[in-house]
Amino acid sequence: MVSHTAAKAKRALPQRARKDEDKEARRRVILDEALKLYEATSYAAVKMADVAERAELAKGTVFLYFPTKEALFLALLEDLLFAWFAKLDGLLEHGEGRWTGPRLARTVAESLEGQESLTRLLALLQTVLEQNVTVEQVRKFKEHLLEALLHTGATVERRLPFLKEGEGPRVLMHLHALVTGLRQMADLAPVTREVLALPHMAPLRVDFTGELTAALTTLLRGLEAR
Amino acid sequence: MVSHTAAKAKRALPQRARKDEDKEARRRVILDEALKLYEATSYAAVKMADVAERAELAKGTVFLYFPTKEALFLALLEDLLFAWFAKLDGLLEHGEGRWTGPRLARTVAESLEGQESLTRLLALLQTVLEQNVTVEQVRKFKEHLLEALLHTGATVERRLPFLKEGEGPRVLMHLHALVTGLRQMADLAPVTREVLALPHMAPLRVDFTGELTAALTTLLRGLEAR
DNA sequence: CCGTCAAATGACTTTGAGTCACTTGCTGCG
DNA sequence: CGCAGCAAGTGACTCAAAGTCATTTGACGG
Repeated sequence: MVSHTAAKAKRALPQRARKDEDKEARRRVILDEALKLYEATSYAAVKMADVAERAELAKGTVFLYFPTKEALFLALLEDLLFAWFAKLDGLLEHGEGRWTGPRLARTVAESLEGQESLTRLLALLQTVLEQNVTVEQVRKFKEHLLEALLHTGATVERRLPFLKEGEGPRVLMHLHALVTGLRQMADLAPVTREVLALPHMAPLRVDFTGELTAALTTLLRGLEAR
Repeated sequence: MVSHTAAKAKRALPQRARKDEDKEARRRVILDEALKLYEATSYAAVKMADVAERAELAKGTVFLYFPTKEALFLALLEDLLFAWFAKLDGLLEHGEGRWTGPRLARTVAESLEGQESLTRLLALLQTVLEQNVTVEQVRKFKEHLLEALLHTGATVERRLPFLKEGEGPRVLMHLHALVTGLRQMADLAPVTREVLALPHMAPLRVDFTGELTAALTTLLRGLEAR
């Protein structure tokens, strides 16, 4: 009886979310729990039933909020990605002094520190997440992405005068490619981690932040040296 | 009765593969059929039961040759990847005249034309394929990869004198990252293709070969300009 | 305080990977 | 020549997890 009340208090939400505000809150709870599970394991290992349990909901309820597992994770990625864009944009806008390629590279790499979930999800985007999802959801996502890309791309262009008209977004796309690729190499399945721990495998071990900074710096130097 | 003989003739393999040679041939049949299905669809859409059917085998038999679906696709990737390494190496070894960054970039991009399956699989490697596979198989794969990376890396270094000691393999890793990332952006799920077909989505459309050539050229220019 | 109705539920369906007790084709030996 | 032995092959079965939906129930309006 006591625990019953306690559980209720813990979630601090009416059992039925009727107001849009409450629905939004419940949605957030689901996303948060999914994220926690994902951080601790992998996409494949996260079970919708577990997400439901952690969110103190029945499985069916989760499917009321997200029609498929892919849709849930795409929504999660959307949150993280646009939060990151905003953060990067802030760093670029408010950074004083002269901007150079290496500085930009460092800023980007730093802005991605502790964002492992974001970059891991990014690597899943086209191969997994966009597979079992409605056109509508993908459209919304891409629309949003386009906007962020153009906006932050313009900021990048303003900061690095050697960039030509329209190259900002292009740099961001190459950056996206590098991030996706490097994350895949740096973030390993347990089996792989074990294998790469062997001494002679050292050349295959990748330090995400380090390599990203290096590659992006080189890429920007290549654009400047043109 | 007739069809029975016909079926036998078609596969041109004894029903029981006892010799190692026959086992190898059967293994190849399975890999080939899996590849065909994958080319036409996606990893998730390829069913082991279908692979078996196409290979004129029972489902259980496929699992005799590959312990899991992931193992099958990892083996497939292994074949394609090392064939590509060999091809690239050949192009680099036998190419006459002076080598420059742009030339290398073009050579690489061309060597990847028509290799969509390879690059698509590459994008699945760490996120999917290395998830449900034995340490042993991963070790074999990585061992092989390391060897190819060092060998072809050395060839690259020889061709581009502005590269410093040991930078060849590093360039190849960044290349790998770009390939993985760009393929993900260029190779789209049907839903995504539909969305990006909208006129205003043009900036998000990616031409794989073009972008790869551009990014790699820039990256190499960045190394040369140092 | 009750009628209404959308939110929530969880038993059920479906799908597909992976298993294993049984069957059968091949080969070598008597 | 045929048949014993055995590894290759089989497919019905198990199991796990996504996704469905008929039924239940809590909150709000009257």
